[in-house]
Amino acid sequence: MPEGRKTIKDVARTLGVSAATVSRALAGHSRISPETRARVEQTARQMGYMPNRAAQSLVAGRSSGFVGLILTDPGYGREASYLGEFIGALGAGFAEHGIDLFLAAIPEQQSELSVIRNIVGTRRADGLIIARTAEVDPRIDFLAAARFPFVTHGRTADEVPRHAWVDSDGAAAFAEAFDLLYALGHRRFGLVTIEEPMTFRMHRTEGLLRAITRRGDPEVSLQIATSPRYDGARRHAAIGALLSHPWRPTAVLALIDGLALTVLEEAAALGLSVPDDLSVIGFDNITSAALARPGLTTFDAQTALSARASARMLVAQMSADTRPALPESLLIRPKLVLRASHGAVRQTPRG
Amino acid sequence: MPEGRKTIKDVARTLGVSAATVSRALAGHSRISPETRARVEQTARQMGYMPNRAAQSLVAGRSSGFVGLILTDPGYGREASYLGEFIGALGAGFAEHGIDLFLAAIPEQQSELSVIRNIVGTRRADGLIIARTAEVDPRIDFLAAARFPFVTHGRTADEVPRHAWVDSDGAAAFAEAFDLLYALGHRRFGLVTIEEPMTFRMHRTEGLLRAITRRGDPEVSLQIATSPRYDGARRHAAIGALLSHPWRPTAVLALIDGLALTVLEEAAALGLSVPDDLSVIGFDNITSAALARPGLTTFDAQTALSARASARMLVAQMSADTRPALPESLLIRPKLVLRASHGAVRQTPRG
DNA sequence: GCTGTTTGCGTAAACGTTTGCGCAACTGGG
DNA sequence: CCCAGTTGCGCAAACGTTTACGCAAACAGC
Repeated sequence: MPEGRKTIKDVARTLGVSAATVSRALAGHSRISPETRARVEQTARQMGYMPNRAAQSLVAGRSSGFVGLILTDPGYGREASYLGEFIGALGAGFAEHGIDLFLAAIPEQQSELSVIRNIVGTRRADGLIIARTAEVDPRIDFLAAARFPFVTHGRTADEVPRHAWVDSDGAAAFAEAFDLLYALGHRRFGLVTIEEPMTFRMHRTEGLLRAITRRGDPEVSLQIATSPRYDGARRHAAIGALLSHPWRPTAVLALIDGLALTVLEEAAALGLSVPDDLSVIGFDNITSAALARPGLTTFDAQTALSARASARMLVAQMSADTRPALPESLLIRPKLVLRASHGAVRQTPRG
Repeated sequence: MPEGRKTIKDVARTLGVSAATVSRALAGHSRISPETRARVEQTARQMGYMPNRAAQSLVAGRSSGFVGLILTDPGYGREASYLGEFIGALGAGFAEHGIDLFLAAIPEQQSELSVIRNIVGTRRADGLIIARTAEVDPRIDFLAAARFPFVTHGRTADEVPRHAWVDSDGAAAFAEAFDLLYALGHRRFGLVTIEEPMTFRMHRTEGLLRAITRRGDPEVSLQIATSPRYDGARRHAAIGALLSHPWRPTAVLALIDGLALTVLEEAAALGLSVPDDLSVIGFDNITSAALARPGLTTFDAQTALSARASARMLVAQMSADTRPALPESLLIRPKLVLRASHGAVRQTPRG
């Protein structure tokens, strides 16, 4: 086995120069003659020299070349259709800067905070992306106190942000959906929401309520059905109850596409035609949304876009010598994806 | 800003011992008195000392503490419900050994092979997981030649394996599905498959055909419908054609759950009752499979299990001083998940 | 009370890279 | 011809660990 790992000294020896010269030539530093630089570059390439990352990190004192992704949810798998896209886009965003993204797995017996503390302590990462923040989040307190670069994906409940974050504007999306349906003549609305107190639930619900209030039309009414996220039977029951109510809505907003798809199924089971008898709008634009019949009108949260923004913001933080007074933040407007599950309210839907 | 990064020397100075002693004490090495060891451990913990990973890697000459995951598909996002689970379980598996998992993003202009070459060259990773292998795969050739530790998730077309792999036994699963349906009286079968030439298509189709052949019943017939993976309209058309055929099958196997769900929808549209008129079995056990009506009978590929196995195998390879003659491999039997979309064939289904 | 072994720890080298400093060789102005 | 400035490069230190080697003290055998 040749074990042919080339070091900078090998290159230097081959060329008859010092290691320092090779280093400077490859780094594009000044005070190196163009000829020497060219010779070094060619020889290095031809010898297959690649700098040892660990040595670079060590001398740099920082810059491991890695960025960590902290995933809160231990049950990654289930709702992960978004996760793959998010991770992929994040990785691509960092790759442009020569940075690798690693996943910080949280071992069984360890708290997330201790893992973060460890990453910061061992300098395993130069920065962190925190996915899915809680409304009040000790991880954020720790990282902010340690002055460690990080960006969260999701907001906290803080009024004035103490850290950089990216989030999707669920409130604006649900307001837009309401306005669209209102313009189509709908007055009786349903909202299918989840039981779990996630921050996106708060924002989307709030956005819908604000839009209703803003309209100020006393004709508008709203019924809310709350469904668990992962229990098929109870989900069907909750939605079925909403749709078989005598004053059933003519338009239903679902907090996430999974719920919207169940609305479609229940509607079919009850003999309601979508969109003639019922309009349905979801959120997330999951794969099945396009495949459903009728195609589900929904919002694209632009996961890839927000992932790239997170990457960009984190890189900016890491390379900045000084921290800006006000942390950067970005609210991304979800994009309405018009398909076939919404339409004008049927004339005189009385009875 | 305190910049309070503690090094091993800080601990040594505080204790009045040498750095070597601290290192040995923390490493659990021999030739250290129990009292000294205890004092070192306590002081280190209390000072918040954590070893610098880069320095450790450098002196070790190997062992960056990272393992890379190579994802072939640039369009991660779409079929990624499995991806999240896979990545999560991989990360957890490696975390047990103190190893971090990073995602090797493939930048636009770069080939996957060059990325791998770079990772091996810069010693950024101690090992690699290759997800989704092609039938003939240059990456595998390179890594095998470089004697770099790696495990693939999926097989190649090689008869005798030249590398370690983990895969799910799609052939056995589809044979099991056939036998189950045959026992329930089904004789006219349908297979909904994909257009793309993936290796799992080959294995599952082959398993079904072998099971049919093995049975040797001339009554058994099979119709195949081929559908694109991501085109809703064409997918519905292909499946609709299969189900409205005069000799339509009484039982349909779908290569993946997404297709199976479309079969359920088309069946409903055609007025066919599942499972009374039609049995449907899928593969993957995606989230929607449990939420569908009726619940979809399918196979759980046990992604988490195989991910953990991959991690275990890679760790074994990395820590082994010598490479075993025959690389390890593991074929995981998918687990049948019985729900409500299959049943006995209706008596005298003629007409 | 010699010699040989074990125990406990310190010294220093090494891992591969970057970079401040110094020095020789030019260059050019006077 | 002298001096100041510039250019091109080498020397050596430094980053934070681990570990081979050495050495003193304690211990054992006779």
